Amino acid sequence: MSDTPSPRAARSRERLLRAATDLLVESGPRGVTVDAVAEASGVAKSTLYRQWSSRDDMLIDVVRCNIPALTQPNLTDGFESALRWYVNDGAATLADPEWSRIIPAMMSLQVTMPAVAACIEIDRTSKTATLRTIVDLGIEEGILPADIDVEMASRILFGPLVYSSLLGDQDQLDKLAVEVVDRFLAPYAV
Amino acid sequence: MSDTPSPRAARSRERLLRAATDLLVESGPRGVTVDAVAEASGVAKSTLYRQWSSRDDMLIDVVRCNIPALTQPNLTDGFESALRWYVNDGAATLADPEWSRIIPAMMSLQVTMPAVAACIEIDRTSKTATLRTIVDLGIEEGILPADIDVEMASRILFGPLVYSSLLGDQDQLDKLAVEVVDRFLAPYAV
DNA sequence: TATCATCGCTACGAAACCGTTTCGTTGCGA
DNA sequence: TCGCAACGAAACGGTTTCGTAGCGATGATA
Repeated sequence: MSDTPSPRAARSRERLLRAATDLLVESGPRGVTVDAVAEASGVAKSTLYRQWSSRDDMLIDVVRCNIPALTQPNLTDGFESALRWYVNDGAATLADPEWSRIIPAMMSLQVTMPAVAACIEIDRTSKTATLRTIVDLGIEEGILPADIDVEMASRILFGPLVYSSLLGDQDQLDKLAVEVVDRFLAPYAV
Repeated sequence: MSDTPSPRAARSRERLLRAATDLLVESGPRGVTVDAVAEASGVAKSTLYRQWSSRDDMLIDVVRCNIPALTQPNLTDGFESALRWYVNDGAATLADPEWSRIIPAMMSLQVTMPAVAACIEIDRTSKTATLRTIVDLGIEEGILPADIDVEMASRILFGPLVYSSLLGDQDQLDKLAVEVVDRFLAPYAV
């Protein structure tokens, strides 16, 4: 059932993924050619085709492996603490220059490659579910109204961060994160 | 000094730009090949090369010609009216399925093609200046504090809209626009 | 209607790219 | 230490792409 991932194969795979990611960041999807990845990684094309059946398969894997996983928020310190923690974590992720340079490529690939869109969809579903647990805590604490729209909250909280990152301003994301949460919570303050 | 744009040349140019835009929307930057544009437009490759010196030149022009111009807001009806009008206009633009599918391609091209980045930069500077005039009116009316950060306001107002558009939810952008402005104005309400 | 710049069509060469295969080598686990 | 699995290097054929060139047709303009 579980195929043993030979240590050698795993190492080659890592190198290929690393090189492909770099090429994607530097040159966009167009730069991620089989030959370029092979040369940049120091791994032969034949080995690349032992890992993936096609260039597109590889590209999908590159995207999949580069979607960052946010850490699960600690709910024991209460709603506001958890929310601030989660949004700050998102801002920190977006502030990573490498990740922020991959986003545009992913957004572009999403349109033409359904598999990439699926990866992003899965990730977003998971992140929305996490936000859902935080919001539920807020409702439980009587801070948020019970009928609050989690999707809209997600847009209002993370939209400015993603937008700012896309525009190339990663420097003040942490400040923006604080501002965004402040404004989000303001209407519900006692 | 101004070279007369022959009617035939202008017509060919329009057809080429139209076809290239369609290809960009449907297949991403990778689909915008010289041959594909020529075939889809019914215009010969040689004519394409009479318009632009290279495929990249053409692609840059496609981007440039597809950046939408927001209508100038009417300032005579007061700050809040102008702001709502401007944000709603932005939401309407983002809701256009064609435009929303071009955005990812532009974000991607921006990384690898400095000329595309320059186009986007110019557009954003102009739009920020417009928002600046609206914000100034708000300050004049005593609604906004004088030290408000226009860049941050722009992120808070348009971030959720762009983010939502990128995620493929164009249906409720108008509703989101209202929510965003409501929340933006709430802290300054009397 | 005559003229001529412009056009569409077609073909072409060079280069890049993709996917596959072969063959000899290397390194890991039994 | 032995054997198998993974590896690198290289070559191959077919396709795509870019950019150029020649040539006959066409349409704007006088």
